[in-house]
Amino acid sequence: MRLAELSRRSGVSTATIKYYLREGLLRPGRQINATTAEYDEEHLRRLRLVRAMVQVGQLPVAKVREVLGHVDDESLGRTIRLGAALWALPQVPEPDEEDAYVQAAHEEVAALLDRLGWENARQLATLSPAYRSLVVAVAAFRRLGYGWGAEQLAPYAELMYRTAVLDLDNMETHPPGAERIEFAVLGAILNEPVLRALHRLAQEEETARRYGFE
Amino acid sequence: MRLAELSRRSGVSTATIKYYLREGLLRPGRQINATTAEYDEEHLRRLRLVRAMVQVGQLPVAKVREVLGHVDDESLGRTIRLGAALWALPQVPEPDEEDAYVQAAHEEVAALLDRLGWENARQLATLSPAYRSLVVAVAAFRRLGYGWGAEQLAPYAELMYRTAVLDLDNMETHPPGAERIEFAVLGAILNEPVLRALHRLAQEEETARRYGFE
DNA sequence: CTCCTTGGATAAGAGCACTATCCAAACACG
DNA sequence: CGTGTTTGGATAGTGCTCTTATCCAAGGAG
Repeated sequence: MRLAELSRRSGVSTATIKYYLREGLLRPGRQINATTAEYDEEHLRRLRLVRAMVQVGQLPVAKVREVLGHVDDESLGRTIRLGAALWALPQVPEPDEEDAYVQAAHEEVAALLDRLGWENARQLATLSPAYRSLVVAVAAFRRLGYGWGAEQLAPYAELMYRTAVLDLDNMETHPPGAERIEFAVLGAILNEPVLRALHRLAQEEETARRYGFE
Repeated sequence: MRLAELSRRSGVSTATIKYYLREGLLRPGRQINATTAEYDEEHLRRLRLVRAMVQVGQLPVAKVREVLGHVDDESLGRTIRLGAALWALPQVPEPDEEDAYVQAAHEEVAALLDRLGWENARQLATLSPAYRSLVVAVAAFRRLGYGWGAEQLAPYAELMYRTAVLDLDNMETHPPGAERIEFAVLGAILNEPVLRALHRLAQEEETARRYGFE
Protein backbone atom coordinates (compact mmCIF):
# COMPACT_ATOMS: atom_id res chain seq x y z
CA MET A 1 0.00 0.00 0.00
CA ARG A 2 1.27 3.49 -0.75
CA LEU A 3 1.06 6.58 1.34
CA ALA A 4 -2.23 7.69 -0.14
CA GLU A 5 -3.92 4.42 0.70
CA LEU A 6 -2.42 4.38 4.19
CA SER A 7 -3.92 7.82 4.60
CA ARG A 8 -7.32 6.74 3.35
CA ARG A 9 -7.53 3.63 5.51
CA SER A 10 -6.39 5.40 8.66
CA GLY A 11 -8.21 8.66 8.18
CA VAL A 12 -4.97 10.59 8.74
CA SER A 13 -3.88 13.12 6.12
CA THR A 14 -0.79 12.34 4.08
CA ALA A 15 0.81 15.53 5.38
CA THR A 16 0.41 14.30 8.94
CA ILE A 17 1.73 10.85 8.09
CA LYS A 18 4.78 12.48 6.57
CA TYR A 19 5.17 14.45 9.76
CA TYR A 20 5.02 11.27 11.84
CA LEU A 21 7.58 9.65 9.55
CA ARG A 22 9.89 12.61 10.03
CA GLU A 23 9.39 12.44 13.77
CA GLY A 24 10.28 8.78 13.79
CA LEU A 25 6.91 7.56 15.09
CA LEU A 26 6.48 5.45 11.99
CA ARG A 27 9.15 3.38 10.34
CA PRO A 28 9.77 4.38 6.73
CA GLY A 29 8.09 2.22 4.14
CA ARG A 30 9.96 -0.20 1.94
CA GLN A 31 11.49 1.92 -0.77
CA ILE A 32 10.49 0.65 -4.21
CA ASN A 33 12.16 3.33 -6.24
CA ALA A 34 13.07 6.96 -5.91
CA THR A 35 9.51 8.17 -5.67
CA THR A 36 7.52 5.27 -4.25
CA ALA A 37 7.45 3.52 -0.91
CA GLU A 38 5.38 0.54 0.11
CA TYR A 39 3.60 0.30 3.48
CA ASP A 40 2.00 -2.74 5.06
CA GLU A 41 -0.61 -3.66 7.64
CA GLU A 42 1.93 -3.23 10.40
CA HIS A 43 2.34 0.42 9.42
CA LEU A 44 -1.40 0.89 9.48
CA ARG A 45 -1.60 -0.66 12.90
CA ARG A 46 1.23 1.44 14.24
CA LEU A 47 -0.33 4.56 12.79
CA ARG A 48 -3.63 3.85 14.52
CA LEU A 49 -1.76 3.25 17.74
CA VAL A 50 0.00 6.59 17.40
CA ARG A 51 -3.27 8.34 16.67
CA ALA A 52 -4.94 6.75 19.68
CA MET A 53 -2.09 7.86 21.91
CA VAL A 54 -2.12 11.39 20.57
CA GLN A 55 -5.85 11.98 20.29
CA VAL A 56 -7.35 9.88 23.05
CA GLY A 57 -4.38 9.53 25.34
CA GLN A 58 -3.42 13.19 24.84
CA LEU A 59 0.24 12.32 24.69
CA PRO A 60 2.58 14.84 23.09
CA VAL A 61 4.22 13.53 19.95
CA ALA A 62 7.66 13.55 21.55
CA LYS A 63 6.37 11.33 24.35
CA VAL A 64 4.82 8.91 21.89
CA ARG A 65 8.22 8.52 20.25
CA GLU A 66 9.84 7.90 23.61
CA VAL A 67 7.23 5.36 24.70
CA LEU A 68 7.35 3.49 21.40
CA GLY A 69 11.14 3.50 21.60
CA HIS A 70 10.95 1.57 24.85
CA VAL A 71 8.31 -0.77 23.51
CA ASP A 72 10.50 -1.58 20.53
CA ASP A 73 13.72 -1.96 22.46
CA GLU A 74 14.46 -5.66 22.04
CA SER A 75 17.49 -5.49 24.28
CA LEU A 76 15.41 -5.13 27.43
CA GLY A 77 13.40 -7.65 29.36
CA ARG A 78 9.68 -7.47 29.10
CA THR A 79 8.88 -6.08 32.54
CA ILE A 80 11.55 -3.44 32.23
CA ARG A 81 10.36 -2.46 28.79
CA LEU A 82 6.86 -1.97 30.08
CA GLY A 83 8.07 -0.06 33.11
CA ALA A 84 10.29 2.18 31.03
CA ALA A 85 7.43 2.91 28.66
CA LEU A 86 5.10 3.77 31.52
CA TRP A 87 7.62 5.96 33.26
CA ALA A 88 8.03 7.93 30.08
CA LEU A 89 4.44 9.11 30.27
CA PRO A 90 4.03 12.82 30.88
CA GLN A 91 3.98 13.88 34.46
CA VAL A 92 3.39 17.03 36.38
CA PRO A 93 6.32 19.44 36.64
CA GLU A 94 9.07 18.70 39.13
CA PRO A 95 8.14 19.64 42.69
CA ASP A 96 10.16 22.29 44.46
CA GLU A 97 11.68 20.26 47.28
CA GLU A 98 12.34 23.41 49.31
CA ASP A 99 8.65 24.17 49.52
CA ALA A 100 7.12 23.42 52.90
CA TYR A 101 3.88 22.19 51.35
CA VAL A 102 5.79 19.76 49.18
CA GLN A 103 7.69 18.43 52.16
CA ALA A 104 4.49 17.92 54.13
CA ALA A 105 2.95 16.17 51.15
CA HIS A 106 5.98 13.90 50.96
CA GLU A 107 5.46 12.76 54.51
CA GLU A 108 1.77 12.30 53.97
CA VAL A 109 2.27 10.13 50.93
CA ALA A 110 4.97 8.07 52.63
CA ALA A 111 2.60 7.50 55.54
CA LEU A 112 -0.07 6.43 53.10
CA LEU A 113 2.17 3.83 51.48
CA ASP A 114 3.14 2.48 54.89
CA ARG A 115 -0.42 2.25 55.97
CA LEU A 116 -1.38 0.42 52.79
CA GLY A 117 1.56 -1.91 52.97
CA TRP A 118 2.69 -1.03 49.47
CA GLU A 119 6.26 -2.09 50.11
CA ASN A 120 7.34 -2.08 46.50
CA ALA A 121 5.95 1.34 45.80
CA ARG A 122 7.66 2.55 48.96
CA GLN A 123 10.98 1.27 47.67
CA LEU A 124 10.48 2.84 44.27
CA ALA A 125 9.32 6.09 45.78
CA THR A 126 12.29 8.28 45.02
CA LEU A 127 12.38 7.03 41.45
CA SER A 128 8.79 6.74 40.43
CA PRO A 129 7.26 9.64 38.51
CA ALA A 130 3.84 8.57 39.75
CA TYR A 131 5.00 9.12 43.30
CA ARG A 132 6.23 12.59 42.47
CA SER A 133 2.98 13.40 40.71
CA LEU A 134 1.04 12.37 43.76
CA VAL A 135 3.19 14.55 45.97
CA VAL A 136 2.69 17.54 43.71
CA ALA A 137 -1.07 17.09 43.64
CA VAL A 138 -1.35 16.65 47.40
CA ALA A 139 0.85 19.70 47.90
CA ALA A 140 -1.43 21.74 45.65
CA PHE A 141 -4.41 20.80 47.82
CA ARG A 142 -2.59 21.73 50.99
CA ARG A 143 -1.50 25.06 49.55
CA LEU A 144 -5.17 25.87 49.12
CA GLY A 145 -5.92 24.98 52.67
CA TYR A 146 -7.53 21.61 52.15
CA GLY A 147 -5.97 18.81 54.10
CA TRP A 148 -5.59 15.67 52.08
CA GLY A 149 -4.04 13.25 54.48
CA ALA A 150 -3.24 9.58 54.37
CA GLU A 151 -6.62 9.04 55.99
CA GLN A 152 -8.60 10.56 53.13
CA LEU A 153 -6.35 9.09 50.48
CA ALA A 154 -6.38 5.52 51.73
CA PRO A 155 -9.86 4.55 50.52
CA TYR A 156 -9.08 6.02 47.09
CA ALA A 157 -5.83 4.10 47.02
CA GLU A 158 -7.64 0.86 47.82
CA LEU A 159 -10.00 1.40 44.92
CA MET A 160 -7.12 2.20 42.60
CA TYR A 161 -5.33 -0.91 43.75
CA ARG A 162 -8.29 -2.98 42.76
CA THR A 163 -8.36 -1.19 39.44
CA ALA A 164 -4.70 -2.08 38.91
CA VAL A 165 -5.48 -5.72 39.70
CA LEU A 166 -8.15 -5.63 37.02
CA ASP A 167 -5.63 -4.10 34.61
CA LEU A 168 -3.11 -6.86 35.13
CA ASP A 169 -5.70 -9.63 35.06
CA ASN A 170 -6.86 -8.17 31.82
CA MET A 171 -3.37 -8.12 30.43
CA GLU A 172 -2.79 -11.74 31.35
CA THR A 173 -5.70 -12.85 29.25
CA HIS A 174 -3.52 -11.92 26.28
CA PRO A 175 -0.97 -14.51 25.27
CA PRO A 176 2.58 -13.54 26.13
CA GLY A 177 4.67 -12.24 23.31
CA ALA A 178 5.82 -9.06 21.71
CA GLU A 179 2.40 -7.58 21.23
CA ARG A 180 1.51 -8.18 24.85
CA ILE A 181 3.74 -5.28 25.76
CA GLU A 182 2.10 -3.14 23.16
CA PHE A 183 -1.24 -4.12 24.62
CA ALA A 184 -0.06 -3.35 28.13
CA VAL A 185 1.26 0.05 27.18
CA LEU A 186 -1.80 0.82 25.16
CA GLY A 187 -3.91 -0.31 28.08
CA ALA A 188 -2.01 1.90 30.47
CA ILE A 189 -2.42 4.88 28.17
CA LEU A 190 -5.95 4.40 26.91
CA ASN A 191 -7.30 3.09 30.19
CA GLU A 192 -6.80 6.41 31.79
CA PRO A 193 -9.23 8.30 29.57
CA VAL A 194 -11.68 5.44 30.03
CA LEU A 195 -11.35 5.61 33.78
CA ARG A 196 -11.62 9.38 33.78
CA ALA A 197 -14.77 9.25 31.71
CA LEU A 198 -16.28 6.53 33.89
CA HIS A 199 -15.39 8.52 36.96
CA ARG A 200 -17.09 11.64 35.66
CA LEU A 201 -20.13 9.66 34.56
CA ALA A 202 -20.31 8.07 37.98
CA GLN A 203 -20.11 11.49 39.57
CA GLU A 204 -22.98 12.69 37.43
CA GLU A 205 -25.01 9.63 38.27
CA GLU A 206 -24.43 9.91 41.98
CA THR A 207 -24.98 13.67 42.04
CA ALA A 208 -28.32 13.17 40.30
CA ARG A 209 -29.25 10.42 42.74
CA ARG A 210 -28.49 12.56 45.72
CA TYR A 211 -29.66 15.94 44.63
CA GLY A 212 -31.83 15.33 41.57
CA PHE A 213 -31.63 17.43 38.46
CA GLU A 214 -33.47 20.47 39.77
CA MET B 1 -0.19 43.78 49.08
CA ARG B 2 1.20 44.89 45.72
CA LEU B 3 1.90 42.90 42.65
CA ALA B 4 5.49 42.18 43.61
CA GLU B 5 4.47 40.73 46.94
CA LEU B 6 1.65 38.71 45.39
CA SER B 7 4.27 37.33 43.06
CA ARG B 8 6.66 36.50 45.86
CA ARG B 9 4.07 34.80 48.03
CA SER B 10 2.63 32.75 45.19
CA GLY B 11 5.82 31.93 43.37
CA VAL B 12 4.32 33.21 40.12
CA SER B 13 6.24 35.83 38.13
CA THR B 14 4.76 39.31 37.89
CA ALA B 15 4.67 38.96 34.11
CA THR B 16 2.49 35.88 34.41
CA ILE B 17 0.23 37.51 36.98
CA LYS B 18 -0.26 40.41 34.60
CA TYR B 19 -1.14 37.90 31.93
CA TYR B 20 -3.74 36.28 34.16
CA LEU B 21 -5.18 39.69 34.95
CA ARG B 22 -5.46 40.43 31.25
CA GLU B 23 -7.10 37.08 30.67
CA GLY B 24 -9.64 37.75 33.37
CA LEU B 25 -8.62 34.86 35.61
CA LEU B 26 -7.86 37.29 38.39
CA ARG B 27 -9.94 40.26 39.36
CA PRO B 28 -8.01 43.55 39.16
CA GLY B 29 -6.65 44.85 42.43
CA ARG B 30 -8.05 47.86 44.21
CA GLN B 31 -6.59 50.84 42.40
CA ILE B 32 -4.81 53.18 44.80
CA ASN B 33 -3.51 55.62 42.28
CA ALA B 34 -2.43 55.64 38.67
CA THR B 35 0.51 53.33 39.22
CA THR B 36 -0.38 51.24 42.24
CA ALA B 37 -2.94 48.58 42.95
CA GLU B 38 -3.62 46.71 46.13
CA TYR B 39 -4.24 42.96 46.29
CA ASP B 40 -5.56 40.94 49.21
CA GLU B 41 -5.58 37.39 50.51
CA GLU B 42 -8.48 36.53 48.25
CA HIS B 43 -6.36 37.36 45.25
CA LEU B 44 -3.59 35.15 46.53
CA ARG B 45 -6.01 32.31 47.05
CA ARG B 46 -7.50 32.68 43.62
CA LEU B 47 -4.07 32.84 42.07
CA ARG B 48 -3.07 29.61 43.77
CA LEU B 49 -6.29 28.03 42.57
CA VAL B 50 -5.56 29.10 39.02
CA ARG B 51 -2.03 27.79 39.23
CA ALA B 52 -3.22 24.45 40.60
CA MET B 53 -5.71 24.15 37.77
CA VAL B 54 -3.13 25.02 35.12
CA GLN B 55 -0.12 23.15 36.44
CA VAL B 56 -1.56 20.17 38.25
CA GLY B 57 -4.93 19.92 36.55
CA GLN B 58 -3.42 20.67 33.11
CA LEU B 59 -6.33 22.90 32.19
CA PRO B 60 -5.80 25.40 29.39
CA VAL B 61 -6.08 28.98 30.54
CA ALA B 62 -9.25 29.56 28.51
CA LYS B 63 -10.90 26.61 30.28
CA VAL B 64 -9.89 27.94 33.66
CA ARG B 65 -11.62 31.19 32.85
CA GLU B 66 -14.72 29.34 31.75
CA VAL B 67 -14.80 27.11 34.82
CA LEU B 68 -14.25 30.02 37.19
CA GLY B 69 -16.95 31.94 35.38
CA HIS B 70 -19.44 29.23 36.23
CA VAL B 71 -18.22 29.00 39.81
CA ASP B 72 -18.67 32.73 40.26
CA ASP B 73 -22.03 32.91 38.57
CA GLU B 74 -24.32 33.84 41.46
CA SER B 75 -27.41 33.64 39.31
CA LEU B 76 -27.34 29.85 39.12
CA GLY B 77 -28.30 27.21 41.65
CA ARG B 78 -25.52 25.35 43.29
CA THR B 79 -25.92 21.99 41.59
CA ILE B 80 -26.18 23.62 38.20
CA ARG B 81 -23.16 25.77 38.83
CA LEU B 82 -21.11 22.72 39.73
CA GLY B 83 -22.39 20.78 36.77
CA ALA B 84 -21.70 23.64 34.38
CA ALA B 85 -18.18 23.97 35.71
CA LEU B 86 -17.52 20.27 35.33
CA TRP B 87 -18.93 20.07 31.85
CA ALA B 88 -16.61 22.87 30.84
CA LEU B 89 -13.61 20.65 31.48
CA PRO B 90 -11.65 19.73 28.39
CA GLN B 91 -12.78 16.61 26.62
CA VAL B 92 -11.58 14.49 23.79
CA PRO B 93 -12.41 15.71 20.28
CA GLU B 94 -15.89 15.11 18.91
CA PRO B 95 -16.42 11.58 17.68
CA ASP B 96 -17.19 11.00 14.03
CA GLU B 97 -20.70 9.56 14.27
CA GLU B 98 -20.41 8.03 10.81
CA ASP B 99 -17.56 5.82 11.91
CA ALA B 100 -18.55 2.19 12.42
CA TYR B 101 -16.27 1.82 15.43
CA VAL B 102 -17.87 4.81 17.07
CA GLN B 103 -21.33 3.43 16.51
CA ALA B 104 -20.35 0.08 17.98
CA ALA B 105 -18.82 1.85 20.95
CA HIS B 106 -22.03 3.80 21.42
CA GLU B 107 -24.02 0.60 21.73
CA GLU B 108 -21.47 -0.92 24.04
CA VAL B 109 -21.55 2.04 26.39
CA ALA B 110 -25.33 2.20 26.35
CA ALA B 111 -25.42 -1.50 27.23
CA LEU B 112 -23.00 -0.84 30.05
CA LEU B 113 -25.17 1.89 31.56
CA ASP B 114 -28.21 -0.35 31.35
CA ARG B 115 -26.41 -3.20 33.01
CA LEU B 116 -25.22 -0.94 35.80
CA GLY B 117 -28.58 0.66 36.26
CA TRP B 118 -27.19 4.15 35.90
CA GLU B 119 -30.51 5.62 34.90
CA ASN B 120 -29.52 9.22 35.29
CA ALA B 121 -26.36 8.87 33.27
CA ARG B 122 -28.42 7.07 30.63
CA GLN B 123 -30.75 10.04 30.45
CA LEU B 124 -27.91 12.53 30.24
CA ALA B 125 -26.08 10.43 27.67
CA THR B 126 -26.57 12.57 24.63
CA LEU B 127 -25.58 15.67 26.53
CA SER B 128 -22.78 14.58 28.77
CA PRO B 129 -19.24 15.20 27.58
CA ALA B 130 -18.07 12.34 29.79
CA TYR B 131 -20.29 9.98 27.86
CA ARG B 132 -18.83 11.13 24.58
CA SER B 133 -15.30 10.80 25.92
CA LEU B 134 -16.02 7.25 26.93
CA VAL B 135 -17.38 6.43 23.51
CA VAL B 136 -14.30 7.86 21.83
CA ALA B 137 -11.94 5.91 24.06
CA VAL B 138 -13.81 2.64 23.59
CA ALA B 139 -13.88 3.21 19.84
CA ALA B 140 -10.11 3.73 19.82
CA PHE B 141 -9.64 0.36 21.50
CA ARG B 142 -11.89 -1.38 19.03
CA ARG B 143 -10.12 0.20 16.10
CA LEU B 144 -6.93 -1.44 17.30
CA GLY B 145 -8.63 -4.79 17.50
CA TYR B 146 -9.10 -5.02 21.24
CA GLY B 147 -12.64 -5.61 22.31
CA TRP B 148 -13.66 -3.54 25.25
CA GLY B 149 -17.21 -4.54 25.91
CA ALA B 150 -19.71 -3.82 28.62
CA GLU B 151 -18.48 -6.97 30.29
CA GLN B 152 -14.91 -5.73 30.72
CA LEU B 153 -15.98 -2.20 31.53
CA ALA B 154 -18.50 -3.06 34.21
CA PRO B 155 -16.05 -3.89 37.01
CA TYR B 156 -14.14 -0.67 36.30
CA ALA B 157 -17.37 1.27 36.35
CA GLU B 158 -18.29 -0.21 39.72
CA LEU B 159 -14.98 0.90 41.16
CA MET B 160 -15.39 4.37 39.69
CA TYR B 161 -18.86 4.58 41.12
CA ARG B 162 -17.47 3.91 44.56
CA THR B 163 -14.85 6.55 43.92
CA ALA B 164 -17.58 9.02 43.06
CA VAL B 165 -19.40 8.16 46.27
CA LEU B 166 -16.23 8.96 48.17
CA ASP B 167 -15.96 12.25 46.28
CA LEU B 168 -19.42 13.34 47.25
CA ASP B 169 -19.12 12.15 50.85
CA ASN B 170 -15.95 14.13 51.02
CA MET B 171 -17.65 17.19 49.65
CA GLU B 172 -20.45 16.94 52.16
CA THR B 173 -18.05 17.17 55.05
CA HIS B 174 -17.57 20.79 53.98
CA PRO B 175 -20.22 23.16 55.21
CA PRO B 176 -22.54 24.36 52.48
CA GLY B 177 -21.83 27.79 51.12
CA ALA B 178 -20.08 29.57 48.36
CA GLU B 179 -16.71 27.98 48.89
CA ARG B 180 -18.22 24.52 48.86
CA ILE B 181 -18.63 24.84 45.13
CA GLU B 182 -15.09 25.98 44.78
CA PHE B 183 -14.06 22.97 46.80
CA ALA B 184 -16.17 20.66 44.68
CA VAL B 185 -14.78 22.01 41.44
CA LEU B 186 -11.27 21.97 42.77
CA GLY B 187 -11.86 18.45 43.93
CA ALA B 188 -13.15 17.37 40.58
CA ILE B 189 -10.15 18.90 38.85
CA LEU B 190 -7.37 18.04 41.26
CA ASN B 191 -8.75 14.65 42.18
CA GLU B 192 -8.09 13.37 38.75
CA PRO B 193 -4.33 13.80 38.91
CA VAL B 194 -4.41 12.26 42.38
CA LEU B 195 -6.37 9.28 41.11
CA ARG B 196 -4.13 8.90 38.09
CA ALA B 197 -1.04 8.93 40.26
CA LEU B 198 -2.54 6.46 42.71
CA HIS B 199 -3.55 4.24 39.83
CA ARG B 200 -0.05 4.22 38.39
CA LEU B 201 1.47 3.62 41.78
CA ALA B 202 -0.91 0.73 42.35
CA GLN B 203 0.05 -0.69 38.98
CA GLU B 204 3.70 -0.51 39.90
CA GLU B 205 3.03 -2.16 43.24
CA GLU B 206 0.99 -4.97 41.76
CA THR B 207 3.41 -5.53 38.88
CA ALA B 208 6.26 -5.85 41.32
CA ARG B 209 4.23 -8.24 43.47
CA ARG B 210 3.43 -10.47 40.54
CA TYR B 211 6.61 -10.37 38.54
CA GLY B 212 9.30 -8.95 40.81
CA PHE B 213 11.52 -6.12 39.71
CA GLU B 214 13.56 -7.44 36.83
C1' DC C 1 16.32 65.60 43.41
C1' DT C 2 17.44 61.38 41.86
C1' DC C 3 16.79 56.60 41.30
C1' DC C 4 14.23 52.61 41.68
C1' DT C 5 9.69 50.49 41.53
C1' DT C 6 4.91 50.32 40.08
C1' DG C 7 1.26 48.73 36.89
C1' DG C 8 -0.49 48.90 32.19
C1' DA C 9 0.08 48.30 27.14
C1' DT C 10 2.26 46.10 23.49
C1' DA C 11 5.32 43.17 21.33
C1' DA C 12 8.20 39.26 21.23
C1' DG C 13 9.35 34.44 21.98
C1' DA C 14 9.05 29.46 22.39
C1' DG C 15 6.82 25.08 21.80
C1' DC C 16 3.64 22.18 19.61
C1' DA C 17 0.91 19.78 16.02
C1' DC C 18 0.02 20.20 11.86
C1' DT C 19 -0.40 21.94 6.88
C1' DA C 20 0.92 23.96 2.45
C1' DT C 21 4.10 24.55 -1.23
C1' DC C 22 7.73 22.87 -4.29
C1' DC C 23 10.06 19.65 -6.75
C1' DA C 24 11.79 16.02 -9.68
C1' DA C 25 10.90 11.28 -10.60
C1' DA C 26 7.61 7.84 -12.25
C1' DC C 27 3.40 5.86 -13.56
C1' DA C 28 -1.17 5.73 -16.18
C1' DC C 29 -3.53 6.19 -20.18
C1' DG C 30 -5.32 7.68 -24.62
C1' DC D 1 4.81 7.94 -27.27
C1' DG D 2 3.86 12.19 -24.66
C1' DT D 3 1.17 14.47 -21.42
C1' DG D 4 -0.88 15.02 -17.30
C1' DT D 5 -1.42 13.24 -12.71
C1' DT D 6 0.47 11.09 -8.62
C1' DT D 7 4.34 9.88 -5.69
C1' DG D 8 7.40 10.80 -1.58
C1' DG D 9 10.77 13.92 0.33
C1' DA D 10 12.41 18.54 1.85
C1' DT D 11 11.31 23.00 3.55
C1' DA D 12 8.84 26.61 5.22
C1' DG D 13 4.76 28.41 7.15
C1' DT D 14 0.32 28.47 10.14
C1' DG D 15 -2.37 28.88 14.20
C1' DC D 16 -2.63 28.25 18.79
C1' DT D 17 -1.24 28.71 23.68
C1' DC D 18 1.39 30.14 27.53
C1' DT D 19 4.73 32.96 29.01
C1' DT D 20 8.32 36.72 28.96
C1' DA D 21 10.41 41.07 27.61
C1' DT D 22 10.41 45.83 26.54
C1' DC D 23 8.58 50.51 27.09
C1' DC D 24 6.50 53.93 29.39
C1' DA D 25 4.93 57.65 32.47
C1' DA D 26 3.69 58.19 37.22
C1' DG D 27 4.89 57.48 42.29
C1' DG D 28 7.44 56.68 46.25
C1' DA D 29 11.83 56.28 49.17
C1' DG D 30 16.02 58.07 50.88
